[in-house]
Amino acid sequence: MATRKYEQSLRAEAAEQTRRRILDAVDARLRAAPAEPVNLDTIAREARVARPTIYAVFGSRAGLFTALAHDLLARGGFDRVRTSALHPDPIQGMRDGFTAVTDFYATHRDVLRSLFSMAALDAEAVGGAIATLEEGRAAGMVDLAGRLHDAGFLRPDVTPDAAVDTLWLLTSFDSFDLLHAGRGLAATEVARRLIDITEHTLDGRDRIQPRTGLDPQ
Amino acid sequence: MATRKYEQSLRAEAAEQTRRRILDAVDARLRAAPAEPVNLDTIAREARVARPTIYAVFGSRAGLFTALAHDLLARGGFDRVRTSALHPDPIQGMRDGFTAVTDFYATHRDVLRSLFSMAALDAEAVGGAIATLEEGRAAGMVDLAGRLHDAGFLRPDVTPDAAVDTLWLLTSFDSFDLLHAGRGLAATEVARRLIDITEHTLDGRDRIQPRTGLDPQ
DNA sequence: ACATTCGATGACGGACTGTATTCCAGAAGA
DNA sequence: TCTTCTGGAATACAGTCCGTCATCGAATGT
Repeated sequence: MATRKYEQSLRAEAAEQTRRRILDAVDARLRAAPAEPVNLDTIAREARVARPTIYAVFGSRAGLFTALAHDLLARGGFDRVRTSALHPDPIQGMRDGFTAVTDFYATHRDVLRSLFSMAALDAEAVGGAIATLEEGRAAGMVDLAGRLHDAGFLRPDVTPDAAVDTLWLLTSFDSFDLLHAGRGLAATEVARRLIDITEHTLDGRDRIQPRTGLDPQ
Repeated sequence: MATRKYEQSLRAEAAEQTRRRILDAVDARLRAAPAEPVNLDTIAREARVARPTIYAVFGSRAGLFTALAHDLLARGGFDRVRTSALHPDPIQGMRDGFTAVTDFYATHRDVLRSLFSMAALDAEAVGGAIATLEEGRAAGMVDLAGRLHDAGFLRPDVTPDAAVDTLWLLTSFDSFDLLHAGRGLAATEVARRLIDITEHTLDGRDRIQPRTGLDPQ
């Protein structure tokens, strides 16, 4: 059978648009009802698409959520987290990284809450997207801890490895969410607190009083 | 219609045993496969019971998990957490509370991981059991922060309210799990780290070097 | 023995997932 | 224009799991 050449054009663009509509529908649905189970029927209706189309585009339910996670990283402003954390001055990188990642978490809170919980409950449910994200974060914290160590930031009794543990805990989505959703703190306030805890725990440069005065009262 | 009196006897005891068998089956299942979805068919088979029996006993799927959560609190050693935290000396209470709650989390890690994730994903899924547990923890942290404040433990620039935020974060199951499952730390080590972070962040009693008193530099 | 109660179950309906098949409209090529 | 190709709709169906109902049978009381 003769195969014609088909250039990317209107059709491919239309396909891309339906793909977007579906992803946006999932996003909207999760934001509208973060604590309710999602079914593809609802998503399909909201995206003005037939349910089998979701399978045609994403392959499976898991594929849909995997794509959503990748979409978040690609278009949700995650690059800013990476560039912030890689600042030549590790202390600046630490602070900016905390602020950037907290912003990122806050912007996509509901979607991330669902994706993380789904991954915990069923490893297959979101493919490896969350695992990959977290591996990246782990590697980043190893790097950051090493640079903080080299810069003489760490207290002498804190090994780089122990610093990784602390950074790993405090840059997690769960830590953000415990303070944000759990305690009602605004995103910027959460970042401030997490930086504060990190510095009090790790900072060994001689100082008796904390670096920044959190307003007393 | 005349109502006869029915004494607790063989029947009630047998009923209690099936109830236990079902709860044990859920527990065993979650431990055996923490990252796989649970279906009641499997539970029923493992408990050597027909699936409708689960509904007869617990009313619903949500009721089953609610009962599991309550069972954990009633028989899983949670009372030790309460008594530890209520130690007259708030500093001792803080340390013992951390240790006790970490032990509790570690003992029931897989079950708690599932229950918390289920609750996040579907508020109805576990009834209010998790919410109740967390409200209790919140109240406990408010109490503890107040007592730490009164005992002069808190740094002057740390309000009791800010201390609650810190304690809330660091006594959470998620914080435990990030260090335990995420970083591979043993339960006792996790407790040590969390106490360490807490004290460095909140402790205002005059000291320049960390409490463990390793030689400075 | 006989009636009553209640734990337990088999059978059924319904919701949701995933897949296969068919069809159509419109874009891409000749 | 006319043919070919393709994205998506529509439909149908199997499989899985949830939840309910009518019913059975063993334990309990009289």
